[in-house]
Amino acid sequence: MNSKKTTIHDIAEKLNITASTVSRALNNNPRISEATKKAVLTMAKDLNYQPNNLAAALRKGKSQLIGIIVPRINRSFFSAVVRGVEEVANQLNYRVVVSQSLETVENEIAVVNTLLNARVDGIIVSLVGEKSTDYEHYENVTKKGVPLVLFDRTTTEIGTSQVIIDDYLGAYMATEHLIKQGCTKIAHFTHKKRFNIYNERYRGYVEALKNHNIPFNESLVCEGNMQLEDGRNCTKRLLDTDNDFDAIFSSSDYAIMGAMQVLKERNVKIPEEVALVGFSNEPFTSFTDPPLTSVNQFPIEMGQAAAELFFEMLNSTKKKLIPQKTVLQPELIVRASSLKLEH
Amino acid sequence: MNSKKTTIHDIAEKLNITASTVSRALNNNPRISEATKKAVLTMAKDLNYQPNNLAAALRKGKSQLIGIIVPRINRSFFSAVVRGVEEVANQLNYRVVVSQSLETVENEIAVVNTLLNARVDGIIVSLVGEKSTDYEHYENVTKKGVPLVLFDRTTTEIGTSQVIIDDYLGAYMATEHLIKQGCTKIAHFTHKKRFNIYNERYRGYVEALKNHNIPFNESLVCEGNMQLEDGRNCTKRLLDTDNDFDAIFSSSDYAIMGAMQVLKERNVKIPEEVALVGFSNEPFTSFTDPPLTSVNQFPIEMGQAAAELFFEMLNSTKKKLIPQKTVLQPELIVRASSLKLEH
DNA sequence: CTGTTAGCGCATTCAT
DNA sequence: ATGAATGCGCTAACAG
Repeated sequence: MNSKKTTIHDIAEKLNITASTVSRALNNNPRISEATKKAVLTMAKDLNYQPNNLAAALRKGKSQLIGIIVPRINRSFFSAVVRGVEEVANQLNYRVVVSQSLETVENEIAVVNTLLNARVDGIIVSLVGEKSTDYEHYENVTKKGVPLVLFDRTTTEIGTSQVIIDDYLGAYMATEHLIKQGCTKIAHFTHKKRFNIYNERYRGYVEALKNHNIPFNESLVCEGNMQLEDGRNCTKRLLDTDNDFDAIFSSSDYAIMGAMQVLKERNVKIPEEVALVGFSNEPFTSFTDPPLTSVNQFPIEMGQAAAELFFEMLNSTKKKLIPQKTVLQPELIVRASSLKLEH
Repeated sequence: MNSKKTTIHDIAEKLNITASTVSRALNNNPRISEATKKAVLTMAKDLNYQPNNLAAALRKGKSQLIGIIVPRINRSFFSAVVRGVEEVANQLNYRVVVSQSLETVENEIAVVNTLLNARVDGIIVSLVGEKSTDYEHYENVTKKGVPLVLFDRTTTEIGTSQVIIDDYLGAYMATEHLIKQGCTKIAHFTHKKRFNIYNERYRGYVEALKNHNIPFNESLVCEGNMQLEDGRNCTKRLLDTDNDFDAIFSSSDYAIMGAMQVLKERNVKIPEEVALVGFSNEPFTSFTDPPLTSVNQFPIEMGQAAAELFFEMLNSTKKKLIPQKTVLQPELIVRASSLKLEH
């Protein structure tokens, strides 16, 4: 019926008060009498009043919106991080808008711009690029004083707060676990792009070997894009070049899934002949046969931590806050794919 | 440095023209000379101008934003639909904001309100409730003239456009496939909430049995929430009540995954003793052992179709457009979990 | 092709 | 405890 949008002025008119009073009442300003507050609220409901956040945001210069950018939202890890951010944000009456960079820097640049145009109050992002030149658009963000928080795929080249898990430790635990299962020829799948997280996992792998006096064999390391197909290719290469190996620690669950497929196709027994460990604890890892051992990155907690860092930055008075770094502890989830010994 | 935000007025001042001209130039208005356009563009870049969409949206009364609401974003099906919507929307210079209802009507109501407050130009949603009273908040949406499009979990109780796959057909194909594999005692897992899609799948299952002269056995139908655990419980019940069954068609991939787990635990051979078919073609279905047969719902196409319906509504002059309905054809993806016969 | 004017809906300073 | 006045940044009549 009343298709005309009702504004605070309409409410004011009906009540013979001014729009300012209505505005204050709706915002629960303590200087407004309970009586008028109640009157305003009922009238607002009667007129089917819908607040216009755009107007408020324009006026206040803040939108109560946090933009979050992830490579892709259909990764369980990333959608769980989003949930973590939302939990904290919603509590504080902030909303979250999610964007995908779809693994390209170009998309990321476009998305950052969209968020900036939308006047989000801050941006939380897992980076898509690994080179210095891939970060230039974030200078624009920090320069504008928009709080920026990085998570998971981070860099120190942007001087801002970040939250990560201890990837080194996760990889170390994973590798050590394989060693304790009796594996001595452990292959490693890593990303060909040198993201910090993959470097750290690589480092953890190498260190664990070293600390257990197991020789590092470069030909057992395979680089790829960490997709299923990369895992397949790496595994085939290992098998076809008759490199001797009795385990694979992959920095990605998808790649280790590819390994499992190829090993099964070639009738290699898992874990007896080759034990497998992945990284991220994607839900499907518990659906495979045998179920896959993996490293839990605590994505919800990571999202919460990122949100908390964001609000710290937001509420900090000083322009230049010292960048904080939250480091979460990973957890090795042991499943049958790596269990050669019964306990 | 120049922390002060630059506006079109700043650009205008520097160039000794007016803000309107700048606005027109930035919007590529044909009535502006190429010379001034170029001048404005360079000056904008020089001053690091960032357009304020909030202001434009407030002024124009439209935000170039589409809100999409899904039960949960970490379902591959839903995130793929989002991608489909984005593809069409971005083409037309619209952005998409994603919200999760997390399976509760209360959340959905809150989220709808948030989107309305944010003045999205339309809402695309997969419903979370199945009762009439669960839809009341959408009257608010349609009444305000905000285009609304439903997908997947839809209802005819809200008079608006929708896009679905032919769930009846998908279920029919799945069931018929099992019959052709020689199965005659086919169990069915369905949702205890009577969403239209589950009703249709149930109908397809029953019709396929009937058309092949296979008696319908009510005790082989099990209701639940369509999660993994529900599939486990249903399967245990079937086994423990020694109902004779040689196949399960589940309206959910997660539930059929639960079935697979229990059957394996009890050493029931898949597909020889019990053949399995799921619904949705979630990526993990190809990771299981044996891989799961499932029904492809073409989520990207569904998202695209939903976006197209939205833009039709948006561009329609008449207030009351006749609700459209797009029905996509499903596809049965046959994998080893249901293949008793070699071809 | 460009300028003038006005206002989208709201929050806020300064009054009273 | 409330009102009056102003402007956030932008676009869109209307005018010329």
